[in-house]
Amino acid sequence: MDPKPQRQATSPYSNRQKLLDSALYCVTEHGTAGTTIEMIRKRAGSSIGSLYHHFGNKQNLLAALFFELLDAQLAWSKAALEQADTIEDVISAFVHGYVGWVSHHPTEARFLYAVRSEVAAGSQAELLRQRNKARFGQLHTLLKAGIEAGHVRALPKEIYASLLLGQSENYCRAWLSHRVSSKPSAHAALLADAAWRAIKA
Amino acid sequence: MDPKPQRQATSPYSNRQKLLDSALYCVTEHGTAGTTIEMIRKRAGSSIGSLYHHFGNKQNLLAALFFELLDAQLAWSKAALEQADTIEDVISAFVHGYVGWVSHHPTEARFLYAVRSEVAAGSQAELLRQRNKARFGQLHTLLKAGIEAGHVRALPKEIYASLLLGQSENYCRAWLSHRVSSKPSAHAALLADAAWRAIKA
Amino acid sequence: MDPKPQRQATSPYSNRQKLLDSALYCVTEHGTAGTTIEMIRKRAGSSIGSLYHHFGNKQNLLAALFFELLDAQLAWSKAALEQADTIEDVISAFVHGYVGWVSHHPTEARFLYAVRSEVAAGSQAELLRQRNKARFGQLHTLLKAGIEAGHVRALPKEIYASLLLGQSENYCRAWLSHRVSSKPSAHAALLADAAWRAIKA
Amino acid sequence: MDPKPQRQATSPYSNRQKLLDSALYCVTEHGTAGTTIEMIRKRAGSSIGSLYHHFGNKQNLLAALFFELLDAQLAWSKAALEQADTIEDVISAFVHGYVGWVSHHPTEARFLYAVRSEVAAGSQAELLRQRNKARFGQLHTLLKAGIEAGHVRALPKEIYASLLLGQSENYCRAWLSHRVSSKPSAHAALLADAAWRAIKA
DNA sequence: AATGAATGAGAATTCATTCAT
DNA sequence: CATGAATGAATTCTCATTCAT
Repeated sequence: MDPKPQRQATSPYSNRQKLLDSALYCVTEHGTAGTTIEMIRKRAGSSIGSLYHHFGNKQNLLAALFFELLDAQLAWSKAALEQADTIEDVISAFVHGYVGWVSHHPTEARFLYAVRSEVAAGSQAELLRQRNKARFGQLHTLLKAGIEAGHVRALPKEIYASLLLGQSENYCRAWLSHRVSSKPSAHAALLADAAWRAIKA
Repeated sequence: MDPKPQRQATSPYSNRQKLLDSALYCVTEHGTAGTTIEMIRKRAGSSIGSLYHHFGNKQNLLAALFFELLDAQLAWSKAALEQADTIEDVISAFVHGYVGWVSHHPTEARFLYAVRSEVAAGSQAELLRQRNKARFGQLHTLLKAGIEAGHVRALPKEIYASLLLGQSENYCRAWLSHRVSSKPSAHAALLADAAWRAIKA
Repeated sequence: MDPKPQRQATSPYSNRQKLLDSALYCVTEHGTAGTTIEMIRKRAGSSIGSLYHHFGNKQNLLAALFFELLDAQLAWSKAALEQADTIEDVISAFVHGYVGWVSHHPTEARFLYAVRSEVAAGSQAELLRQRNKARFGQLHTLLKAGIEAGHVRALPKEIYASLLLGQSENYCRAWLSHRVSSKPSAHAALLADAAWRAIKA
Repeated sequence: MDPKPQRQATSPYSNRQKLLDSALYCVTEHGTAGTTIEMIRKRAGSSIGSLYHHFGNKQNLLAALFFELLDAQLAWSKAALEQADTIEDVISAFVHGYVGWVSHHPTEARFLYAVRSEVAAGSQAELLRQRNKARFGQLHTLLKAGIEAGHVRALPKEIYASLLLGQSENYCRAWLSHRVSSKPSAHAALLADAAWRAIKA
């Protein structure tokens, strides 16, 4: 795959990437507040100077990683979403995508849950809002159509997200905290069904 | 109940209580990590020494407040739960209790969400586990009976909590983060209904 | 000995004495700097207020104990010293008294070594100087006579104390620090002999 | 020896070394407990951060200085010890080395006496034990030979160190505490003689 | 005499960030 | 791009001491 394998031998990936990887593990293990620049640097085998060269400050580093993972999470269910025809299928794809990604990337998911509130309160808040709009915008359009077609219950707009993903998010958090033992993906169909039951007419 | 009411009269509001109240507001405004001992002390009009005299350290103070609020939250729905006859009623009381308390005590709820993970990871983890068991133990017994009676779907045990409270929790968090504007209690009936739909046979 | 034994039953010894005993153990275990008022109070089963009522402050408490133990140490060898006739006997009694007391009261000895320098630098310095003078005054008189009689070498006055007790002190400290295992009293005769050899004509 | 002498020229006196020097004076003037990080930093003209960058914590700083001075003390008498032929000469070199170093480096000696017990009780205790073994190991071999040759009295092994250096240490401590006025080196010959008398056959 | 809540100066330590090399 | 020494504000926590009851 790599046309220059000899380069891999010396540095399989860049200093920048090593720092991101290190931050991922440090934050998931010790939380945002418990993670220090020194910890990230050490685990990455890099230097403080290098970290600041690439990211400017701690918040930027975490935000960069946050959005990188958010993109990865979205990409995961993209194919399934594009193939979905009916609203029921779309919702199912949404739920399967959500719990599937968390199940396959627990560390990354832990990071997203841990960092979200800080990104939402920080300088990148607007960027996050845009991503969320892009993510759920399409769904809202479909829901609207579904309501008009009589397939979906007409409910207060702001409640749909909770009815569709609340159960899944709750279960994912419980799994990541070791309060339950089965992977979220083991209950994907059940959770997708619950989402549909909650809003179907 | 109190054999020495005259003592209450002298200091209806102890230094200790002032510190707890102050911590509640500081944490909900600035988060756990953003709250400093100095902030808590200042707002309480107390001294650093007094804070340490009563609580030993910051974590203990937050944990003491956490469990105090947890008790208040439980007490809120106690009456309604005791009057509930059928499973459907119990679940409804549960959901109404949950969203009602959050709606009436947003500051306290914000505190509980903010501190929970730290308490769960700290030295008081076991105590929290016991409280949770006590809280959901009764419900699990009722669910079992409901399943046997054919009123409730037989599902993996670990998924019920998410199906019943996940939507409510998600909405409450969204409200506390100002992502939605209607109080959770405004949708209490809807959320209670959603909980029941999710598990009814 | 006690004409009122019934009083012993209620309080075998006074609060004041409990505090002194507690301080003795705390200091020998944790050092002067490592011992806190709270530790002393707790071990004594007493209160902070009581401690300050009896001793005024921490330094006074330690000084009071220091001088109490110093007196006990002196009393230990008093009888032997009074019976000694020749200088050799006096020196022997001195050394035997020193190592004997340390061997039988290691905790107390540890306390004296630990606290001496602070008392010597504190407000009670003069008092300590007087005690030392009283302790060694008699010996110096005898040495003078011994030199004139030709039994003792004429050496610089300031070196005698080191030649007589240096070896014993060194061994006692080594024993209290667990660097050697035999009690100082096991080598009392040897150390007394060494003291005499060091100064005899 | 140093391949980069030009670097030494730029800072003949590193920040690290300044901190060590400052600590030496602070501790000898105010004792271990009385010396604060702020005092050390101020006198060194350095910053708190720099101190922690180099030493991690206060104890490490003091331990680093302690072992540096211990090495200097050993180096002092090395030449004399290597030239000594007979046991008597070796003991004389030992005592002269000991009192000579203390006399010429009273500040450093005061530091060693002040810090020793803390190092012995701290995390570096094992390192100290090794140094002591290295220091006295050679002497013990020589004493054994002396005993077999009939030049030295056969005594309990653990008592020799006290008999040889106890008097000198006692006098050195007395001098450093201003209880006597003549430098230890003024009595070096006398103390060396006393050491030999104490153990010669 | 005894109690323990309250005080606050001061101590050690942390940690993001800067900057010269 | 990389390095790591240097910085210092901020934070948590300690502890002797006071004082009202």
